[in-house]
Amino acid sequence: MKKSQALLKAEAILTRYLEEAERRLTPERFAILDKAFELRAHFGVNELLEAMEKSGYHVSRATVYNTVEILCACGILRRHLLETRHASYELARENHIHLVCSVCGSIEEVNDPEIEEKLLGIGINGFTPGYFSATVHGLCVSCMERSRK
Amino acid sequence: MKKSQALLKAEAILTRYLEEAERRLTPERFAILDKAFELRAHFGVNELLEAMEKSGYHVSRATVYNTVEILCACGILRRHLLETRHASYELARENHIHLVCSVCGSIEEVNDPEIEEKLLGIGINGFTPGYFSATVHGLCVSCMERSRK
DNA sequence: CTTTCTGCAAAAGCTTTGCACTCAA
DNA sequence: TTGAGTGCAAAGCTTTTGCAGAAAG
Repeated sequence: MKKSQALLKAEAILTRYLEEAERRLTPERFAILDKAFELRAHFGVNELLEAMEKSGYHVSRATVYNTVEILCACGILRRHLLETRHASYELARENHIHLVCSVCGSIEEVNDPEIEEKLLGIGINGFTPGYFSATVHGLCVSCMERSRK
Repeated sequence: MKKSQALLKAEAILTRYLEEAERRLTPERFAILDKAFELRAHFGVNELLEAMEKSGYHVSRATVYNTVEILCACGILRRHLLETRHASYELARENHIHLVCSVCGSIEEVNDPEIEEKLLGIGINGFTPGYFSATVHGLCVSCMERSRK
């Protein structure tokens, strides 16, 4: 599979980040980055690990946690806490709002440039915004209809 | 300690919710509600449990989880996932935005009526908004200064 | 009385940690 | 050569679950 422009760019970012921080460029770190680009939206550490395993590249759970942390630190991934039990990650391509149904737990994504801009403009008390994670809790259509009965 | 107006109102809401859902009005549920009002902002299940214990009212962990769920369902509490390891709860008095420092993990709260209004107005695909949980990740002043060195 | 709720303890899951070995620099 | 990184397994925490006994309705 040919590498996308975006992936090549991310690899460059990771390389520079590691070099500047004087940390090592291990094959595992790049393999995990590649796999994250395949999975694309909303994956957990477990899914990432399973996907690696499935494609025949074995890495330890600890390494995945370690790497995912690094990928967040250099802005390639973003961590969202949408569910109680585990963190989920996604590529930092765009900012969007998550709509989570309180009943069935389904997750939708919505874009709203205006809200996005305002959230990232927040600078109270000298705080420097990086990215946001906005979740609106409520009822999805099907659960709303079901509750009407 | 005299009960505040807000607490009395919350007790009424809980009472009505339980009656309508045909669930039981147990002393534990009201004791936990009272304690949640004492703690006020950002507490976890563990803190709630410890606070109960400290004031001599023993309840099991399972009951706290159960009750906190109910309090969220009837809109008295809101659950926020701000940290990896545990959920935190707060009274649903107002909507605000959390500013979380990616380095030290400190949490600030900010109010912005405009963003709030927009988030609660989201109605894509028939989704019915209840409340939002918006977190801006970035650097707090002290961590920003420290990183400049 | 019946059925839900509580308490207790065990189980389940995600995340972190410690240590020996490996390997990037 | 050497210290950071990996793998593995155990430990740590929060959350969930199962079941017997308590108690609300």
